[in-house]
Amino acid sequence: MANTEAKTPRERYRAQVRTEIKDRAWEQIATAGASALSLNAIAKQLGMSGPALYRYYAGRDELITELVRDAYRSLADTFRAASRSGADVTALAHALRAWALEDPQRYFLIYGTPVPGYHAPDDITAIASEIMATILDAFTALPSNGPATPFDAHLDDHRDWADGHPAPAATLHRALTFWTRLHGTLSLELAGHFSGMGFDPALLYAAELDALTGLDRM
Amino acid sequence: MANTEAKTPRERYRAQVRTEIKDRAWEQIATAGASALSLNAIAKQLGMSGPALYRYYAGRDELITELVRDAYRSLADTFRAASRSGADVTALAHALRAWALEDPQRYFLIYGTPVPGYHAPDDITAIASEIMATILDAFTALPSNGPATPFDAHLDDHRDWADGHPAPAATLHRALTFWTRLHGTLSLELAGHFSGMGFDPALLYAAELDALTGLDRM
DNA sequence: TGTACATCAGTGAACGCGCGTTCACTGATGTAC
DNA sequence: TGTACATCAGTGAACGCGCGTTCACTGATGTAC
Repeated sequence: MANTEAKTPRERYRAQVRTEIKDRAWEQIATAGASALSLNAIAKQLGMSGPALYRYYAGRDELITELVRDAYRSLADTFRAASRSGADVTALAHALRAWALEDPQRYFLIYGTPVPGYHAPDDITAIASEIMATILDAFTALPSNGPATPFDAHLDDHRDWADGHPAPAATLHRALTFWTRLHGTLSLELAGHFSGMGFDPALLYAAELDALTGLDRM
Repeated sequence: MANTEAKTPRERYRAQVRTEIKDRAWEQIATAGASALSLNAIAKQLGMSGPALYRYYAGRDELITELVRDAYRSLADTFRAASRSGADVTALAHALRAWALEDPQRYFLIYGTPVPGYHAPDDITAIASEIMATILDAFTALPSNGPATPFDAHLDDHRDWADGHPAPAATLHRALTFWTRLHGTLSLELAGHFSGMGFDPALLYAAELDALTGLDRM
């Protein structure tokens, strides 16, 4: 936690109300989705009038942006914590799924249906690349497997997003694949597309993870 | 096209207006997302009053359900057409991506953020399993690759969703993986998560497809 | 310690909006004889 | 072919609602001297 500077009581109060507002916002999102988020409804839950919220957020958009930022931040912190006990791909994968299941709508706020025209501010995309860096670190610690693919060569020409990470292109590829494959199973599970199919989503997820780490080749 | 029965002029007119309503609905969804869909706005675009739409749809929910149904139907038909020239996994994959890029919000209406509490009617889940069956057929035509995984055994115990398809569990697994992996890359691409990363999403998609067909093992 | 002033959280009224939906109706189109 | 009737598409007014947001204000809390 950076900046635990001495704070005036007013500052502490403001900070507390801001987080209370966000807590209620998350509750609303969890039960009705992000598009149903309403400032007035939040105010009512907090026992105050609607306009009072404007002391804390400039408007609905600013609140939502802050929620998106917090979601990214939360995932980045989860990854950081998971990789503290050794940069382990498996640990990251399990942390990701646990984090997603904890609050599916929070996951979808980041990775779900985009709102056409919306563009996240720069500081949020910075957190996104922090997340990617953690994945890259984990794969760097894992011995490479499999032959080089044609896509690896292409990636070598477009590795700016790796932000100076020294990993070889094959590792960038594996990190990308980690992301896309786990997101694939996870998002379908969270959206309920597996419900009624009978199998255990956790095992499918584990199978994909095994393929990624080279335990199984599929 | 089933049911091209002789229709009265009135029936033809009704059918035409119904599709015009849906066309406008899709336009709205494409530009502002499904949550912004408004009956009154559609009516205005068609040059008629809001209440007039109630001659054609019982309400907003019924219209949305029909749009979801049409989206599934469209994807199922696309798959069917793609597999007519031989049940080919690669052809299916390319058809899927083309279909998704054609209208990303249509893709997300099916595979995007779920609305908590919403449950699709049975006839829609029937189309979903029709889609799955096409994928299963394609993999049945493809020689199996790789050793059996622990998940295969689990799948053998939960194969009801395959709806009597005779494919071995390993094939069910590959079909599932086709779905989850392609959805993984595709949905991240469509949501814009790759934009600014530099690489070509089509090549990443192709690389995942190669891994699925056994061309590359990664 | 006490007084004067500034800061700021929160209220209540109001604005304008668009939403989904109902209802009683008009007027055109199709049907029966 | 013409008339009488039924069907049904579409209108306009209205209801009730909740939304985001602004504004002028009250009253409590903190600050300066």
